[in-house]
Amino acid sequence: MADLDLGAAFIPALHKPAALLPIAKHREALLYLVETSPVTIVIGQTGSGKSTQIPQFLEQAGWCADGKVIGITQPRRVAATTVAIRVAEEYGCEVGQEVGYSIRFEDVTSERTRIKFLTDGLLVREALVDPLLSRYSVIMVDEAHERSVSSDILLGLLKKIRRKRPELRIIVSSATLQAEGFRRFFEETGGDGPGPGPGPVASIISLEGRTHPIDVLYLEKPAEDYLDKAVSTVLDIHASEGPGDILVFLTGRDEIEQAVQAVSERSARPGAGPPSLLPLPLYAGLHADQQMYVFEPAPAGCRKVVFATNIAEASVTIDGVAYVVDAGFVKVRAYNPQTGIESLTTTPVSKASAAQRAGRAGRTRPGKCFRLYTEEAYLALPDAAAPEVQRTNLAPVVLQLKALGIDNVLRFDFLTPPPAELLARALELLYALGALDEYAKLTRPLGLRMAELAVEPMMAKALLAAPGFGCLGEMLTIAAMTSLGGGAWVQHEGERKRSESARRRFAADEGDHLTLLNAYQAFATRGRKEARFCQENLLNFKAMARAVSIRAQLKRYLERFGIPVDDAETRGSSSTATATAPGSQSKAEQIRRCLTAGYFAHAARMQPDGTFRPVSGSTVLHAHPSSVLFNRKADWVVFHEVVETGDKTFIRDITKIEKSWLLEYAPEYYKAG
DNA sequence: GCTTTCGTG
Repeated sequence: MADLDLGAAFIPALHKPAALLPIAKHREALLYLVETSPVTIVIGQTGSGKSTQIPQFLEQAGWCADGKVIGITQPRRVAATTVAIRVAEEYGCEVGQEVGYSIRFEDVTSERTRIKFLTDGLLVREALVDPLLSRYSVIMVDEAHERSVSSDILLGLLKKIRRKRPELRIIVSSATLQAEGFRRFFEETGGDGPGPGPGPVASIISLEGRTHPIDVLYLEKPAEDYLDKAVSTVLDIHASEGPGDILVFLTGRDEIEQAVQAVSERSARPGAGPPSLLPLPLYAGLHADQQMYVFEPAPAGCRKVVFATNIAEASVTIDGVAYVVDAGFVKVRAYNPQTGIESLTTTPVSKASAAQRAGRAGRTRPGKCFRLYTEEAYLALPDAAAPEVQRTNLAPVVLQLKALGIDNVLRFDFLTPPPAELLARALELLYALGALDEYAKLTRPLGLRMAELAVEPMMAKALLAAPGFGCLGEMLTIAAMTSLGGGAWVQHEGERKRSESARRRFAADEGDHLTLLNAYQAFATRGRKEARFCQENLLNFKAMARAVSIRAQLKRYLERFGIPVDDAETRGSSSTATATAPGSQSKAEQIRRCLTAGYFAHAARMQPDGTFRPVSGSTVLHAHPSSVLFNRKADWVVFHEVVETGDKTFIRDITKIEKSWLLEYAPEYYKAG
């Protein structure tokens, strides 16, 4: 297999992209368009300088007169900060002065800030306080083609705001394939009546960026096993192509570890000195110091090959890559509105993703992209993936829209409307939680407060119910820890046993939520200053530090609602929650009751065979192996999350409850059963 | 017997 000749296996693409030019050339045309048309859709490659240059052009052209601000949204926190730092440098000021950024936990802006970078989710939140976003003269939504829920919502809001603020200028930055869709969206009259004035509303401008040419090559025949093919292609490139690192796109951690293993075995030549091919893994779950290797240049005489998930598609950029190998698959999360179960399945990539992946080869020099599928298969791929808003649990979205004063969410001007069933299910849950009344209006104060808390609705409900159960301090911690999404513990490959026993040190009989509470309390009292504490207990220091910030933020919210948080009671008593500590039963029970009040819709009962069944329906649910209740006996439980992967459906973050509590805290929801 | 990736004063 390793002897496959590259030239014979791959054939060149029929069409090549044109060579591209720098952005400054387009300055006048861009400013003219922004001046004359309310919405400008900007097409530009990554690296065209659109995110850094356009805000400066606008500022120089006077768009910040009268103290107005230019806002540029980014889908990711790192992007918001790094671009702001770059622009501040070019502008010649310190970050936080004329140029600043704002992301959760970090507001680096001041009175003087005129160019402000922020995450799109944060700008949606600003609209809660300032519905017309009146401090902004121009809002640029960068990377809108990624179609995140918050950028979609933002575009819907901006279209609405424009009717009341015709002077507002909107810039949408998009990849080529999606630009026309954005233009049409802003041209169409929405659900709220006609737009102002005649003439075109939205215009498209293409800003050619500076990138190097990339040769795209396809397989002649489909590969039987793409993982195998990826490894052999890497070895072939190494043997027959010129210098430059290799980036391989696979779907997940398992595949990546296998590929790394295979390359290091197959490239090692006994007695021939150190191998000249250095395989490295890259995925989000990898801890920070291991991710760093990817950015270091390979040692002299050595070629780096990075096996990555789609984290390397847009979030992380590795310089020096000349060859991309694209297996053509990605794992996609989807939400089933009938069952309320999320799934995580391997799916072919879209043309847009494939283009983005190929583009990673030409950042610093001409490159090649080897697609491990045929050109025919490529042509059959969808143009773009289904937008997130069509395949996610919409309860948080609906709650936020309601809080923004959009009562009729069915008529909200979505870029692409979500399926009606998704909206219906979200409305049902929010009603059951008491966030909406029987007319689907936001309740006050409960619903409004739930919308303002930065946790999902079931957890928000539990938090707001916590004072009544006498466990607010503990619930704040549990909310913060579950927000980490399992990231509290580090997962060393090949060290599963050790990480299991580390987790067991904090284990509570009642389940995972109390286990998380124990881990946090131990960290807060002993681990915060000691790096060794985290190492010994295999806790992820960065994630734990994040939990501390999230907890502090949630606490500030509650205090703003006039709900006092007494931390003295919980601080320093790391074992209050475990069942083994004397006199602790009642605290643990308060917490379990409180969780039931929020998570009653996620209740299940263990069967004699050790699997679980939900209250209604017959789905077989398995405790996730990371749960302390894995392989342990239980009766009724509530859980935080349910995800179907492969052929099994797992529940995660599980806590034992009593059946009678379901009737006590959700009588309407459970009146029949 | 195990998670693609983002994100909320």
